[in-house]
Amino acid sequence: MSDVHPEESVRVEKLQALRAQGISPFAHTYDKANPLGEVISRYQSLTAEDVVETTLSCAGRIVAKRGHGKATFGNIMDESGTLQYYANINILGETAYNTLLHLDIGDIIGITGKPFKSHKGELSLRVETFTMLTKSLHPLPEKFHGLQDKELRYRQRYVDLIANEEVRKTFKTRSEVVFKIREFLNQKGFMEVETPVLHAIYGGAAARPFMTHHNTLDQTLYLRIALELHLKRLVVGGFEKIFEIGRVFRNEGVSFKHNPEYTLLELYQAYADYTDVMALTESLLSQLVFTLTGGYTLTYQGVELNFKAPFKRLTLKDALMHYAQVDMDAPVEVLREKAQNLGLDVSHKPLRGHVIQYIYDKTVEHNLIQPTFIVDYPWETSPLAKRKRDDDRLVERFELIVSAMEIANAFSELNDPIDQYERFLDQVKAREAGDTEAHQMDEDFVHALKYGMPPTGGLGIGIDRVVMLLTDSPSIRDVIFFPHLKQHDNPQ
RNA sequence: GAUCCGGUAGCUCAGUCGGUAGAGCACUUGACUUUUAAUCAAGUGGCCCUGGGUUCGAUUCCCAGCCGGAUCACCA
Repeated sequence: MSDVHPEESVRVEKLQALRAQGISPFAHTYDKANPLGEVISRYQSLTAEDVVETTLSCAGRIVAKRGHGKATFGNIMDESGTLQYYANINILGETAYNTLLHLDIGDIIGITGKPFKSHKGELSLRVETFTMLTKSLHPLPEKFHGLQDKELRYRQRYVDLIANEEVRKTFKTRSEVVFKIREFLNQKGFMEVETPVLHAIYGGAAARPFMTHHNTLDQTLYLRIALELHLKRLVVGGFEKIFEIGRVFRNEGVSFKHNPEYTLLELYQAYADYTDVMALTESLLSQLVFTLTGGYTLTYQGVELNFKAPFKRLTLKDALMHYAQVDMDAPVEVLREKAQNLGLDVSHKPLRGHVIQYIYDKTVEHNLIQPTFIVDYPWETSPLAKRKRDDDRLVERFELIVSAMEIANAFSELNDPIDQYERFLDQVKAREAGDTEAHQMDEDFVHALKYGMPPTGGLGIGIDRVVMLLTDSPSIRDVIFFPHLKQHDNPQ
């Protein structure tokens, strides 16, 4: 510990000085009776003449200090707010006042005192007693600019949270979003369930998994990439309305809208199809936006988005025609040629459905800003979805796109075990042909379907992206407390 | 994986056409009894991301690397 920062050693000396005075720099507990937010709302309307007789007991972190000789101002911050305190040598006496003067920004203290309005009109707490609760040994970022460095903000989120109020707000909103979704689904009669994170066979999405290993069983396990296959087993088991909000893990690239682990909501409703699920999705999201903003619109990155139901609906076929002038029903050679003309390399896309999906991804998605349901996908890219009732080249599936991001994905669930088995076989073939994201054969899932799964509608919603929209966050890293970053590899 | 941008004090940032560095905040000391990005004065604080090269001399120029960001690719 010889290379301690000078400011740290100053603070360690102060800490020792406190101990020498018989003051513990790390108290065990404190009777924090009055959250600062409550104090502020209760006493904000005081006038300079008002005298309050109630003594309050508050606690928080010192975030600013303004000394004026024998009187001093500062601010303490707790989870609910920031309040000014005022200390005067006549009230505290010389010893205590001097101790208070030597506190550092970052220290956590308890204060008792009465609220009053300062001459400049700011609600303040007149310090009668104060208690050292936690000594802070490392200086906080500068008060005016906060912490700007993105890498530091993500790696040391604790500092980011102290320094930047809007970050605290973002994560409060995140918590509220999850709470409201649960509330909405509970009210609709959905039961929350938990399924395994460690999978012997992974599936439910097209993605590469993280692998791990069970030592005593000497077994390869995968971190789940989706919740789907276990939840549908539960529908087979008789649960008719279930959901899970859980972390999934995908071993893929990292970007402003991709984090290797993210939070997925999946729900399944028996005796429903994808049109029912679409209505549910619409009402869930529009109500969520209304609850959190008081209206149906929100501004995301400077663009106003309207979540008033009904959202726009567009078949994949119409979308392709409109945005790429491609007729989805054309022969596959024509589609390949069209793709080539659009500058797209589809040589590695084996089936017509893959070609169609690829053209869609490259030409349509980035144009969809307002909430839009894209409906009816080719069967080849949707191995778990049920074929469309009047066109077996398609499946009953929709995605919800907002601000060019996929927010939701849903379908009428495939419950024909024979068709499901064949689709898995196709996936296995694709995997053998080099598609690293194709599904594994899941015999037990097929076996489950053989007992009979009622007609079922299923939905997946990327919670992180919903939170991005609701908090106007440009990157998924801004809505995940500790986003994945590469490790620094020189341990010095 | 590709391209571009960035990495200088705890934080926010200047700067050095190549001669080992500055400001503001924070911290220390002093002044100041109603301030609020408090003020004034004097200080402390730097492997200028890492490694090589060029050079008498590199934080600066060149090359490679590491980390981050953006865009693209990938991710239905």
